[in-house]
Amino acid sequence: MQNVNLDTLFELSEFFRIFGDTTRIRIIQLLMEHDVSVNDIADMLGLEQSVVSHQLRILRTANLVKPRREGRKMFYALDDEHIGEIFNTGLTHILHKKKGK
Amino acid sequence: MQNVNLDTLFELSEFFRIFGDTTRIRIIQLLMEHDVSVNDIADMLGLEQSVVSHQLRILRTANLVKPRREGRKMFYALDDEHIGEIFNTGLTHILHKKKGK
DNA sequence: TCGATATATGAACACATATTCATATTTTCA
DNA sequence: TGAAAATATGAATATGTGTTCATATATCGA
Repeated sequence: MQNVNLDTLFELSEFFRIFGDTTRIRIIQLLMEHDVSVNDIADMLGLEQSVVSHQLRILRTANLVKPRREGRKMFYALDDEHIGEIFNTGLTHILHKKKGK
Repeated sequence: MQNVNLDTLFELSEFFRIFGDTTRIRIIQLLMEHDVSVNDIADMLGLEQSVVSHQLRILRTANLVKPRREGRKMFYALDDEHIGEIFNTGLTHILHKKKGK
């Protein structure tokens, strides 16, 4: 097994916590396709711009997404391939469970 | 991409939320090795029995663990291999990030 | 520079949730 | 059956967190 101390387990739970919100997981799924600007995220998900900005800050702080300025727009993208990979691993589990019923 | 509607995304976030707590992730890690009884979990993690029972209920309700009675002891085990897989995928990400610093 | 557009931020509020403490429930064994 | 051991549960409390609303900041074009 890999080296896991209490500190690492805490970070791990913090990391998973970020995925544990509907708004954030919807944003993550959207960004799996391609970069999207803040207002476009809000429009596509039917959310207020403020909600999106607040959640993007949480995602940014956790290094799950990274911003890129283009004129007065801000485009957000997933930070690395791991994010989508974890999303898909979880999704596979969910769909597998659903099938089982 | 796989079929994902709003409902599935909600379930997915709920699923990840379970991993998003230090106590629960510690229990999960413990159960990755082998089944453990409630009091043993409490002892090994230095937690109160009540805390462990409460969190086990959450894990049980979310189908992440399953109980097995043996005498007056209850042994808990991970529900399927996916749980450990997701744990490891997340852990790999964390350790990778740490290395990068 | 001024107005418009795009995004970020702060405070307030409502709600969810983890822990604690006390106690109930279940099972075993004498 | 009654006591002890193992686990579960409920209420209370404190803390965390997502959304809302208002407003600040930043950038571009006229």
